Amino acid sequence: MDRTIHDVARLCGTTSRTLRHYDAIGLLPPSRVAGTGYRYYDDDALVRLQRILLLRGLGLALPEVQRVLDSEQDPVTALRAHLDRLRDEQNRLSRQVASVTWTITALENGDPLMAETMFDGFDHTRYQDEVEQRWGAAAYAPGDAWWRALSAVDRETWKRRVTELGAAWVAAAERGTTPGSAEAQDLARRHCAWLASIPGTPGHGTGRPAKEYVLGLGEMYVADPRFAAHYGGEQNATFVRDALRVYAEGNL
Amino acid sequence: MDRTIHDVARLCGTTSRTLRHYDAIGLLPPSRVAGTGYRYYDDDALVRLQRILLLRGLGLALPEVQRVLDSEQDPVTALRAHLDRLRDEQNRLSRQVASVTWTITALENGDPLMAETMFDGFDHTRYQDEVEQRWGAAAYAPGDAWWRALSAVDRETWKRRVTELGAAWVAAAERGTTPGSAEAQDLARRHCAWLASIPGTPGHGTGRPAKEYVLGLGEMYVADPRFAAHYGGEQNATFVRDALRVYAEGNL
DNA sequence: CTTGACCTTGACGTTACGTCAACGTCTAGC
DNA sequence: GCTAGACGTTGACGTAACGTCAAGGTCAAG
Repeated sequence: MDRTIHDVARLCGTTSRTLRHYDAIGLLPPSRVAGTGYRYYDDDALVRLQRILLLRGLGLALPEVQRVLDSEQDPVTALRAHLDRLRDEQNRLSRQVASVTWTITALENGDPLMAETMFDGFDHTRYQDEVEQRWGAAAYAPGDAWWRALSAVDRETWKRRVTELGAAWVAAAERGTTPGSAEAQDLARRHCAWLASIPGTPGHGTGRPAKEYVLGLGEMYVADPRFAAHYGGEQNATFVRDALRVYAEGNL
Repeated sequence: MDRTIHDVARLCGTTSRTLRHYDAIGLLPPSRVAGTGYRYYDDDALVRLQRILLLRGLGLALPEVQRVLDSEQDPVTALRAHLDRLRDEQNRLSRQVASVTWTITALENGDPLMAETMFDGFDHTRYQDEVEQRWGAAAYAPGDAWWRALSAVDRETWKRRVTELGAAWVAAAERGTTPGSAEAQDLARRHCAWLASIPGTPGHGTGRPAKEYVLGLGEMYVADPRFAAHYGGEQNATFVRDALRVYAEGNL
């Protein structure tokens, strides 16, 4: 009647280590334990093991298997929840496959591995997380896939726009323009329009960036030396921030 | 120039713990370590971190990221291999989704959770692993999905065929038939035809089961009390085994 | 009684960090 | 100079589900 641990393992296509594990976590105690410590399993235990292995084969975690077999949870409910997780995982995988595929073709076209020079050191997507954490913009899930998806020409166009905008800001600041001036406000308008065109920006799609996000970015332009450097120093960055603030308060 | 660990973490959207981990495994040593043990990172380290995070985001394991960044492996090659793994995982997930979906509908139709009574306790699919291990049949990947996919009518038909075949074996054995007799050999032929019809059987699809597999099964009918019981004891099982052996040697 | 097969518990390794714990360091304000 | 509080350090455990030794006890056959 009673089988040894290895016999049971072979019969069910698993290992004795697994059975000991299931005993250790209380999932499948042996039907009998001899004085020597030897584990013995009867037919009921075999049936339970079959069920465990089937559910595990469907991808359920062991604690969940246990809840189902001990009738603490409806099998159908558990499986439905599991199905949702599986679909999430499928989506995640699909996105990852797309990203990897895209990166491979990009590399084969001679693109550098990274877009670390994208935006000429002015990569907002790399700082959105920080803006969000420090100034509480709405949550979003950015990424640089959209940038890598652009054609070389589009990228050049984009970079040129960024460079021009930055140069205009610097020029206005050096000239002593005030943040509230018409010129500064026009730059702020262009800046916001540009921000809104970046996928991942809070407000992207509505035509204008979220107010809190713009205010947060402005603060960071000043606070972060990398951004400040882009505008030729903290002085200029402060000017940009103030101009953006005025614009945001009045228009966003 | 040099940033503290937490600043770098915030800038790149990760955590200081992660940076310490990358230091510990030699993936990203700080550019400078003060006498106090404090870690400081320069711009080069930031760039490397960006690359690490991008590759990690694509799903590469850290040792692989390290090999790529240290130019020990071509990025495209690594990504292609990774893509293969991702596709395998996608396939696995698809199959699992199908299995879970099927199980859910089966449960809703009132089927018992398990098919542990399938084949009336004569489930070859449950023992194929053992046959393979002990007698070296070809590798295969069985499963009981095909059985669960059968309609109720099909299952009854199937069970009846199995029962009839078993009864015929028992009858022949009890009558004292010899393994090499025409009657026994005809039963062996039917038995092999039946085996070949089971998806997962080595040789399934060729119309006849693999010779080694049949020989192995015959041994198991005798060796395993569960199978032997199906034939009414070890005596009868031995008869079945011998008849199968004769048939297999002459026809497979 | 021996030999070999099989059993036991214990413990470490796997992946990429999260999360304390205990304790040293830096900086700003008084 | 002192102190509070923020930030840094190393060390260690936990995660999921076992695989894989290691050291040593048990069982069945010859």
